[in-house]
Amino acid sequence: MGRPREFDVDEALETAMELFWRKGYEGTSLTDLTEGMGITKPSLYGVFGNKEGLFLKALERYERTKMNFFHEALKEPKARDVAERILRGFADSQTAETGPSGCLGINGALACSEAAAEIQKCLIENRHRGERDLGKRFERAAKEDDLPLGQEPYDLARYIMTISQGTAIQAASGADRPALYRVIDMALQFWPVPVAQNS
Amino acid sequence: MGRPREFDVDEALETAMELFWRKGYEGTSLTDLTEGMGITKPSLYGVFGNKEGLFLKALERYERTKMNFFHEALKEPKARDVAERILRGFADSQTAETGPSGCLGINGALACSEAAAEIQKCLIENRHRGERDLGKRFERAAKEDDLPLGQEPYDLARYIMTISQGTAIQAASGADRPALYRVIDMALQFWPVPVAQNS
DNA sequence: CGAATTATATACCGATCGGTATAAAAAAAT
DNA sequence: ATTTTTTTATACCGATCGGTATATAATTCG
Repeated sequence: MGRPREFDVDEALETAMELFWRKGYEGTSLTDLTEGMGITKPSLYGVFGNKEGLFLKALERYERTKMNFFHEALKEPKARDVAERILRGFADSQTAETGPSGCLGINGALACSEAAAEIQKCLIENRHRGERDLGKRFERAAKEDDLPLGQEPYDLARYIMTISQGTAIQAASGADRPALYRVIDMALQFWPVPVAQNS
Repeated sequence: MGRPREFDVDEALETAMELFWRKGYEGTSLTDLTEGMGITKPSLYGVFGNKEGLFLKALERYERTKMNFFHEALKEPKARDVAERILRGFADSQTAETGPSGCLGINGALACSEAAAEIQKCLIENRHRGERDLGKRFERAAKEDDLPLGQEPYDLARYIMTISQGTAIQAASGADRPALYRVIDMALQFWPVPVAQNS
């Protein structure tokens, strides 16, 4: 009951996500948000709590809609395909024509004031979680003799994430998708494509 | 003549550089700066012009004092040594115990408001310049048959810079130097260490 | 000793920051 | 039709933003 909401929450959140993605947490003002989302401040606070709450919900949406390739990639049977799908998935997202360049998880709050320290910490944990998940996947691969000789699973995970974070900076600096694909090709050169083998 | 300055300009600039490095351009307030540098606002404006001018001078100092390894590395006779010195030089700077983690050229203004757009643009150009200089060096290496077979000089340069930018994010996320060194080892695996050859 | 010059300290500027109080508007419940 | 509930619009809040006007303090020059 009561007066019905005049805007679509999901649509507004999508806009907020894109703004934070493009301008960062501190670089996006409430005026940017309310004007972009087409709602007033009381409406924003009524639905999303405050700026920090809105960012966290936007991040959640980002993970759900833009980073879904990541956990899908972990399901690939061969570790090399996991790595390659993750690298190309990041590059695709970072250079999509719709939406900002780079990565919300990095653009959001890399270096910031104390006021954004909590958001910064949250994004760091976010990155660590992804790296840990990939490390676990590579641990499984190690047991399956599915890693190149002498490679530590968690070092390999950090390596893959470092490349992905590097391409995020490259994308934010104007690099296009083919350029990032060539970087990825080079990054995977050391990892031999396994010969087709019948089970 | 006139009243003598009561602070050391170089020392103040060093402090400003570290503040911008740690908190970014927009995340660092004039209060942060004046308190850190131990001077008042009129003194800051008298010597450095304004916040933007101060940042640019801090960036200049950063390039001169922290990035000097880069152009030194370009002088290495073998391209692989150029690449390795650059990668380890970045990792060293990004994880130095004195000074903030990561890279001023990235932390300074990756994603920001319109107010910092000029600084952001300047940092992007900064990155492009480094990549271009490295690309030129690899072009020379190509002529000298000093690159691995089938590698394009400018793709190789982008690859090296992507790794370095990735380690900057890793350092800002808490990774230590040995961890980054292991990433670098992996990134250079594809590039065979040339057999010692007498000229 | 002034006079001129430069740097300092203090107080202040308009604009914008994130956030909210108040009240009108629009619906459901009685 | 009135009450209740929720959302909207407007106006406002103190704090902080980058930047500056004013005056005093400290030096050199004449």
